[in-house]
Amino acid sequence: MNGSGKGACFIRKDRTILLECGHPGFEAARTALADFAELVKSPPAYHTYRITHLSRWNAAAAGKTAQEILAVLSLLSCCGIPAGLEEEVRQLVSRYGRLELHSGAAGGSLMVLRADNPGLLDELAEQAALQELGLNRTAPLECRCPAEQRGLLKQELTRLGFPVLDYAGYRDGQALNVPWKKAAGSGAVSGESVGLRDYQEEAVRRFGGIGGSGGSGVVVLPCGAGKTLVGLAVLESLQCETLILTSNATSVAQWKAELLKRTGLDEEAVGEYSGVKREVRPITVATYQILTHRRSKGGPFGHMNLFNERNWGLIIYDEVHLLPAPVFRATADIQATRRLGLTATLVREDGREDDVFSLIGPKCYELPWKVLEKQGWIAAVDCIEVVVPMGTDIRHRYMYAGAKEQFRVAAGNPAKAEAAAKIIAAHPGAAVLVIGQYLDQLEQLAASLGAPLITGKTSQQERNGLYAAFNEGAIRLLVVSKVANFAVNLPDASVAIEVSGAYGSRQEEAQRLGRILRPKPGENKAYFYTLVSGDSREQDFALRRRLFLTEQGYDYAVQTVQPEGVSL
DNA sequence: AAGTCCGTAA
DNA sequence: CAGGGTACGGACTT
Repeated sequence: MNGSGKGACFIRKDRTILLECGHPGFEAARTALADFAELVKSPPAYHTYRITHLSRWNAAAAGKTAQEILAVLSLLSCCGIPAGLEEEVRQLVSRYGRLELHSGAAGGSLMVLRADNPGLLDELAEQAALQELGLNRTAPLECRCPAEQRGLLKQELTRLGFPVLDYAGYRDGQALNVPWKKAAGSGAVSGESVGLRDYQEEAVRRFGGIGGSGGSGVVVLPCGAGKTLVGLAVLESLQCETLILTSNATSVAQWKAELLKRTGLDEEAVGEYSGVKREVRPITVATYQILTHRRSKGGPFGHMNLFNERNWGLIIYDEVHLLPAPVFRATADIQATRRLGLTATLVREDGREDDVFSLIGPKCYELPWKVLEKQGWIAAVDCIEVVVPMGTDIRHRYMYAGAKEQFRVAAGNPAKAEAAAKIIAAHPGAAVLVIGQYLDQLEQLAASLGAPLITGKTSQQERNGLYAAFNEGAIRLLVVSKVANFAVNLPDASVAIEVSGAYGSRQEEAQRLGRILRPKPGENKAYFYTLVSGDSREQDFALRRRLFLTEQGYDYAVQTVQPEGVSL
């Protein structure tokens, strides 16, 4: 199997898995584990995975059985599976699918919750939270519950460890003719004629087929893999009025542009609902912000009504990992509407992944970044952590700073400027982005590197000028602040140098890497450097930040800058 | 009366 | 933890 005859993993009975990085079976094991376990730590020698509720349900939702998971585990394990764990995995995986939600007779105001055995319902009957929702035992294997509690019920059951298969169905919403735009000279109007890639078609198919009735779920695709097109294809397959929610104004404009470019929808059929425009049209694109905006602190949300303004047949949640809590609550009330979540990184620093799972839907499709890389849709990236020692002065400031300030001091290590200059020199002619978190640091870097700086204060006009110059090759180096995290119109580069970042934000790291993923001419290769002060708290945060990417199979090489120039 | 600029909140 | 985007209201212009 792996040459050494011994598996690459050590499996512990607390459901954690240690994966030996130097093992010949490492790559294969990492790929296999990604299906049902979450990476929690990735120090150099051993990666730690954990089998969580969510990871199991995602596996189950994707059609993996306990049998298959256990088979993979025993194959990977160096010394068997601990007694008890096997049974536990079997039991926990089997929890997915033991409860089903169906619509009541004649589409009435009651739903039916069905279980595969009476004991389970006995157990649920003891839960006060469920009684409050009006759950009422009507038969040994059946409970009834008011239909309007559908979302809260699912959320609560997920929390208790019993996710529900939702077969209660969806309303179709107001029908709307959404054809693909016909390619010139071609009469055919199928997904193929608009150039849907295989994986995009597969994602659409899975969305339609998951959980029996189909029609709600989350599609996870890397940056630049064409999530918008998946959304459009789902829209085309359902042919109904649709509400699209997304993270910012730029993205709203992009959705609208794509809708008009790819489909035959009239301009009047597509509306923008944002701070500036309040159009409610058959297809409406809105920001999350406007939904959650309150007129006054603690007051009511001003625009949540948008969910009910038309008879939507589909709601698309773009960047679903950013979904604000109040929108979760509103989503609980609209469970009869089909929902599609799109994201590159289904991780939230607030740990509400479970709510995404229960209220939007299970993960129905995911394509690992590395697979996409192999197929050439995104660039291959070398990730390099560069450890930059702190000079004497800064080391002193670091030692006398409070715990929280230490991170700030280490992040602002001025020796990073020289390290960045060296990296840039090592990539002559490449388009380079220097990305950081602190304005003073970035100002100094821009000055010492002789490069233009873009921050939130930079006017849109000025940005566009610099972006254009960068794209044309007139400028080869740009220093950017957090504007880079979400700015969809930032140009692509082949080298990114991260000089500082937010406390352990996994998504931020992923977004930043995304900046250099667009396929490159020639070798199709890009470089991601992250500069970290040596012997400092910054290293711990950096480790956490890159968990997501490690999970996706990116390896960080570590380089240490020699403290030359100490005499300066 | 309607459009544009700017500071502020959360 | 700092920084950035958004929505909005008030000031000012047309």
